[in-house]
Amino acid sequence: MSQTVDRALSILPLLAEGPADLGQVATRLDVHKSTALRLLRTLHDHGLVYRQSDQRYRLGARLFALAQEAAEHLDVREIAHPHLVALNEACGHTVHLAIHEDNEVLYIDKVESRYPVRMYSRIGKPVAITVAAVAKLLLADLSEPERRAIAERLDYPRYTPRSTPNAEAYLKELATVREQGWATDLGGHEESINCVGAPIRGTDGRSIAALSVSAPNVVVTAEELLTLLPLVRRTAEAITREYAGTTTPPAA
Amino acid sequence: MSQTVDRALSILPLLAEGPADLGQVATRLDVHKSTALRLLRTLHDHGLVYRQSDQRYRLGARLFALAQEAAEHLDVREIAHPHLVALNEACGHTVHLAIHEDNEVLYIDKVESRYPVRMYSRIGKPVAITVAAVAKLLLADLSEPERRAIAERLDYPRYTPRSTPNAEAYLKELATVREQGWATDLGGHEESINCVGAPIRGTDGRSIAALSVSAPNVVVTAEELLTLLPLVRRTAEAITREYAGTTTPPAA
DNA sequence: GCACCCGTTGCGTTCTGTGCAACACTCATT
DNA sequence: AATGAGTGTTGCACAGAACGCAACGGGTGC
Repeated sequence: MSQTVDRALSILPLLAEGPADLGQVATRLDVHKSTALRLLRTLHDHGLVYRQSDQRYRLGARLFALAQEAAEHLDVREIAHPHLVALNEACGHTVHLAIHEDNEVLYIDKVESRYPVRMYSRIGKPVAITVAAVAKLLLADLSEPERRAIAERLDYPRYTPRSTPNAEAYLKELATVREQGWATDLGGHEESINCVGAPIRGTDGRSIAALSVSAPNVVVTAEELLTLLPLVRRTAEAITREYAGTTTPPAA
Repeated sequence: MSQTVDRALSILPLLAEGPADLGQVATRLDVHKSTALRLLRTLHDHGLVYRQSDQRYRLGARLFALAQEAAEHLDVREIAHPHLVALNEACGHTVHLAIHEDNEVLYIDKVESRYPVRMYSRIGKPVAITVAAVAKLLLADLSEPERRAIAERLDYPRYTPRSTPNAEAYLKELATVREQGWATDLGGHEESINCVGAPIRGTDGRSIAALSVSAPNVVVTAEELLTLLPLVRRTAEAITREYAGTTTPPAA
C-alpha cells in the first residue's frame, strides 16, 4: 500500500536470514543503493536494525523489546506457560502453544522435549496449516463459510503421503476436530513425528489458542502418544478456566 | 530520514503500550486518519501489526518470528544461556545477560530468581545506563574518547541517593570497573536492589556482553551478594572461553 | 429516526522519495 | 606509489508517491 514503508519492512525478513551489506540489500530490494541506504538509516534510527562493526546490517535488539512487549499483551501466553511446563514435566515431550492470526497459525510458546531427539520448530514461525494439530483446532471453530473460504485458498503441500491432500479432505477433518474437541497430526508433516492437541477456549467458547504435544516415532508410538490425550485435554481445559477467570469482559 | 517509514515505525512502540484504534494512532502521529490507515495497512501486510476483533490494532505475532530469528544470530546468547541457568541454580537469584548496542545497553536474556521476591526487568528493555553493573562493564572497555563522549551525552537521573550523579563520577567509576574487571550496582537504581556483574569478552579481549546477578536486600545483604563474585566471574570466564572456541575468525 | 462517531475511499496537490552521478574511502594489486 | 575495483556516502532535479481533504458508509446510542 505504501511503497516506501513496504520496501523498508521487506528489509527485516531479509536481514533475519543473516547480516547483509548495503549492496546486497539494494539488490534484493531491486532499488538504488542510495534508496536502500535511506531506508536502512531510518530502520536504524528506530533501533530495528543494527550496524555491526564490519559495517554490515543485522536485526537490532530493539526488536526484542517490541516482541517482548507484544508478548505481555498476549495474556493467554502468560497464563498458559506454567501449564505447558507442567505438561512437559508429566510427559517429557515437546509442548507447543499456537494462535491463529491473519490466516496464519503461529507458535507463540514452546517447551522443549526432555528426550535428546527433538523436533525442529521455532516460536513465531508459521505452522503447516493444512496438517498441524494446532492449526486444525484453531480453524475448526470458525464459521462454516470462513472455513470454506480458507480451505479453498490454501495450498496442500504433500509433506508426506499422510498430508491432507485437498480442501475437501481438510474441511472434513475440521468437522471431525470440531466434533470431538481434539486433534492429531500423525505423520502428516514429518513422517516420523506425531502430535496430539486440544483447544483453549475464550469466554465465548471459541478456541483462541491451541496446545499440542509432539513426539517422534522413535520415542513413542502414535498409540502411546494418544494415551496422553486425557492429560492434554485436561491441561487445555485448566488453561481455559484460568483464562476465563482473569478475563475482564470487553470494556466498551 | 525517510518521513513515511519514520512515521510507520513510530507506530510500533506506540502499539507496544497497548492496542489502539485508528483515531488514536492518527492523533499520536499527528497525521490525518487516512495517512495513518495507509501506514497501518502496510504494517499489517507485513504481519507486524494485527487487527483484533474489535478493530483495534496491536502488535502482530510476526514480530516474534523476527525477534526469534534475530536471537538465533546473536550467538553469545545461545552459548551463554546454559551458563546463566547454572549460575541461577547455584545462587538462586535473578541472572541477566546484556549487550551494548547503539548507545544503549539491553538485556537479551534473563533467568528468574527462585525467590518469591523478584525484581522487575524485561528482555529487550534498555537498562539504566548510568548505574547498572552490566552497563558499566560494557562501557568500561570502550576507548577513552568514546567513554568521554558517551558520559557527557548522558543524563544522570537520581533514581536513588546512590545513583551516579554526573559524568565525572561515571568516568571514574568506569575506570575502576575497567581496572578490577567486575562491577556492582549497590542500590543505585532501586534502593533495595543490589547487583554484581562480570564481563564476557570477545577474542580481541574487549567485552561483548556482560552478566549480572541481582537480589533485593530483603533476601541477601550487599556483603553476602559480593561473596558470589568469584562464582560470577568464573561463569563469565567460562562463557568467554566457550565463545572463543566457537568463533570462527572473520571470514573475509 | 436522527445524530454522532469511526473507518474507508477517490482524488488533486505537493511534498517526499527516488535514481543518477560524482565523491570519498579502503583495500588489493601492479 | 600509483592504479583500480570495490565499498558507502552526498547533493540534486525530477517524477511519482504519499499526503490531507472532503465525502461516503456503516455502525451505535440517544
